[in-house]
Amino acid sequence: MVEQDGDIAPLRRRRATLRDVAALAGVSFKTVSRVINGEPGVSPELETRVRAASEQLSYRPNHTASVLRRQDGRSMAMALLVDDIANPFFASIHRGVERVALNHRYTVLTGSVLDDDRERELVEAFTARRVDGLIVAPTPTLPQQLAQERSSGTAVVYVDRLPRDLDADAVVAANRAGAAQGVAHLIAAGHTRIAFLGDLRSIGTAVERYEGFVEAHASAGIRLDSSQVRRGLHSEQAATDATLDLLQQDEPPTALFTGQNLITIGAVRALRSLGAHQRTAMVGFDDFLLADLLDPGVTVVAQEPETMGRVAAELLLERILGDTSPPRQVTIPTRLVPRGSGEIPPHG
Amino acid sequence: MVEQDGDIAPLRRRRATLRDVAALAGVSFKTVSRVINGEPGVSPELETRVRAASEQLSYRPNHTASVLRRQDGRSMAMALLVDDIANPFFASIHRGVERVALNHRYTVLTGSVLDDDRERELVEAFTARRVDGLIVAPTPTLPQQLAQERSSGTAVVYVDRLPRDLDADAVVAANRAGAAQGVAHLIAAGHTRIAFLGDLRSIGTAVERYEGFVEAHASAGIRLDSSQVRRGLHSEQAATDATLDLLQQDEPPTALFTGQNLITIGAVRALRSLGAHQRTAMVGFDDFLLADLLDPGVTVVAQEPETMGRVAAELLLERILGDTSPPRQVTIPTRLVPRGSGEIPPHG
DNA sequence: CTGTTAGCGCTTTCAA
DNA sequence: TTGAAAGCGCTAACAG
Repeated sequence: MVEQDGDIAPLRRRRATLRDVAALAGVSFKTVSRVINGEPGVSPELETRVRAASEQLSYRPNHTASVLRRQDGRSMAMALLVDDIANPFFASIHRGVERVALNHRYTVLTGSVLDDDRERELVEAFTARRVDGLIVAPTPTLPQQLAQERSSGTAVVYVDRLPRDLDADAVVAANRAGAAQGVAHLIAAGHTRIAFLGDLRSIGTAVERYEGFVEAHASAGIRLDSSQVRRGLHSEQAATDATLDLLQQDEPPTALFTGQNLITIGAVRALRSLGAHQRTAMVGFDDFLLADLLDPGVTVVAQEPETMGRVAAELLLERILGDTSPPRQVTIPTRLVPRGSGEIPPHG
Repeated sequence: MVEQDGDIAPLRRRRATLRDVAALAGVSFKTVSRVINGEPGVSPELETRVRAASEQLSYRPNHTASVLRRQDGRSMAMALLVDDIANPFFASIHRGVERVALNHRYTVLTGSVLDDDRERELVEAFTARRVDGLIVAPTPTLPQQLAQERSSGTAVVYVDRLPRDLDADAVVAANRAGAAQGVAHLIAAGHTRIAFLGDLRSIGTAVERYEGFVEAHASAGIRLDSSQVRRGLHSEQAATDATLDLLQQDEPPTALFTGQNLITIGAVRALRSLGAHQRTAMVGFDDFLLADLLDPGVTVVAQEPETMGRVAAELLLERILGDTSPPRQVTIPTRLVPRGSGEIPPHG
């Protein structure tokens, strides 16, 4: 029984190094380095020998060692910080980032802040690994720390939200304009009593979407009834509860505008449970999978998270490569997607 | 205008090192190392001075350099390879992995294989960074390469699928049993003509789920009609097409069993477009967001991807810490979640 | 074309 | 309790 574990490879066996390859090939280790890095000036014969030796020892370059010594010191790694990678919105951002990163031979490290206070920890872990840049999406709690890292040479780009200090690059959706468009869509359908359900006021995007809500009312000359506004909702359950509460008022809203993914879904659940989903209009900010298969389909103001991730990564790479122009703020347009729920007319 | 860019931090400024801190504190750099690593034997006074200097220079340990020199050479990083991080199933696995990793002060690198042939590239990038271990979920194409890395000391754990070579750890769902239970559920509702829609036969999980489908028929003594079987479906669209085709046969199935997330959704779309969703029973393998809000709610055999990720990461850590026991295979149970679609009786 | 020497930022070993 | 020297695996700068 004991002998049988020759089958499972022993872990932690020493990996071959440049010197090992050099010894086997009978050359100096610098020559191996040249071959591995595709530097010119190695005779074909030696190159062949080196490649054979490298293959035989299954040599893998130690990238971390090479970064350490290298002039520019670029680690060819970037980190992505999100609230929760299991949230589809962030997962899509991640994908956009990854796509760009891979095209530039960059590796992506990821960290979810989750509910714990892991933001600081994560940033420390990433900078200790000397990532070239950080893409930051989570709830805003560490402005100084990031400013610090930035001044130490780590590029930083915000995505989905604006930085508090306002002096860093950011990629955001057209939150205000998009929300305004969504609300205007409800107004165009005849609604005048529209409820707003939004996330925490500490979240910049939530504020902007609320401003869009206000703006649309102003543009249409409709008085906004503050009893129809519910902010500070940070979970699906909170959104469900708030919706139930709103609809059981004396003067319930005839339409809902929801400021975010989970809130939209929470509201849908509430409408269902009241049997009000066919007569209550609704537009949600941010698209979600299967929104079109619900009944009615949910009209949304769609963002493009993958594009946001892509653009953020591109911006980051430019900074890493030395772009020192003033901070840029890129706004990614949103798109209204009518699917039924937003076209329901006001009832009785 | 030009002077104003004192505002934006200069990138690539040299970061402080142990020696810088030592110089400022007036001690040897080894003393700083001791303080930073919490090694005993530094006088309180020196420690205070070192901490102050470290703070002042905003010193960040260079983790990659320390790994290079360190005895055990552990990088405290693990990599996760998936098909597509934007797929909710993989995103949940990711989350489980992350949770465990962070608890053990590990960092997670991620890579999506996507449709391109990036698997080899990704594994190379990760091992070049000397991750301690690899968690592998994607479609199986690189058995030898991974075997190679394993024998060089990189721990490998498969998740969601069994390794071809069968000598590595793996965490999988109870694919066969779960599928059998799902199909038995349809049979219990009175169905005898049940279609199967599954993914590529090259994917192990798809095969096992099909075996469960077969098994459930055998257990119930129902003859399986191969004209009702569609395999090799690898996209939502393919699933939609196959479903349309099945239902337009002379003897259409009265129930569907779908082998995977996207296939389930593709089938739902097909049923909708035929107006057959209220009369065709359906059970899908793998749960998805909002399955309960569709009409009818979609009955599924739910997996627990987050648990799978968690267990995989735990297994990996044990291996990294030197566990050399024979390869283990952990099966995570599935759970049947009735929501309506699976309880529709056979029609006409 | 090929090799030698130095040293990246750190831990290890050993001496003071 | 503190420090000096060596060296992890690699690239840079310079010789031959």
